[in-house]
Amino acid sequence: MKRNSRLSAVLHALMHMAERETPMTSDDLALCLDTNAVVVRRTMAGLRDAGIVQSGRGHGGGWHFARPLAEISLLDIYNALGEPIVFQIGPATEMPGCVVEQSVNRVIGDALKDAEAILMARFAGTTLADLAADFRVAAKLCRADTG
Amino acid sequence: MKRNSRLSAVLHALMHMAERETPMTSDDLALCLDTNAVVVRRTMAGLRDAGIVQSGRGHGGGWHFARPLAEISLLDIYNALGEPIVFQIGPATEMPGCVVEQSVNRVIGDALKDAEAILMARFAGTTLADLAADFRVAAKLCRADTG
DNA sequence: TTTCATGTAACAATAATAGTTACGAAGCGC
DNA sequence: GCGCTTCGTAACTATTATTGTTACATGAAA
Repeated sequence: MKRNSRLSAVLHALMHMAERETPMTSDDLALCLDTNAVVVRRTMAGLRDAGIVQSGRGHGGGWHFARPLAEISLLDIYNALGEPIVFQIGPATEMPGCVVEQSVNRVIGDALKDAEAILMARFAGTTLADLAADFRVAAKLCRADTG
Repeated sequence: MKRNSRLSAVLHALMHMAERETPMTSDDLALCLDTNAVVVRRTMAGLRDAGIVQSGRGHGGGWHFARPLAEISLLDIYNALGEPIVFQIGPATEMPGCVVEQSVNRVIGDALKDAEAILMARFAGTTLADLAADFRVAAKLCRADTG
């Protein structure tokens, strides 16, 4: 199966938006993400519905943030994307009749649930402002490296 | 995409084996797992190569453990299965040229890596004996419930 | 009113998992 | 040795989720 890259992709898009003053069109972002404008709109639609970004049509239109970067957590983004399945590994049957399988599912399920909770806490504690800061440090180091 | 259920499936199979004295054939296990004998062999092959189980052909053949349940961790099983991808979510590009994307990948990748480490530690600390004990407690409760 | 841009449905392409068929090789019992 | 059982494996199909593409409608600015 292909892995779900929507979270990474949308964060990539948002970081490009964060580096600009004016709205970016879906075509602009598609170019950055090396994908299609329709894919961009499809993904960003969730964020728009969640009130994280806003879109405008026509001349001068495009995507912009609806609130400050520091007030948008990665968890907000994740939720806005429809809380995609985190784990690729999982049970064979959701509600097994076999008692042995129920037991296995419980043990594995608990372990996955705990790991997911930790991941979500990490997402909740990271804002887009943090991401942008991380990027600016890296960019500075990069410039120092090459210059 | 379908989720990877090999870990759950193989644990289910092993727990059935743990409840028996004699080897179980791939057909037996396929019946338990509601799947195909070939799928069972394909999955168990990794465990055999890792020295966790042994297989015998012909009359009286089938699958049996190569060492005590208490000496087999879930991590051993996971590794024997070829360390399948844990997360369904992941980066769009493994080695992006875009510095913004690199930054995003680093932040998300670190979060996933930490969550994965915790999951692996949990797997390492759980043996098949633990799983079997958990099952026996559940089975006892179940009997008390119905009887 | 023309152009730009989003909104969305429908369809195609891609990729991973799981299931199936077919055949070969090895082991046990008679 | 013969036949039955059972694993070993390759090749193919089926299913499903993600992603990409095409097409067309809608709305806003110049």
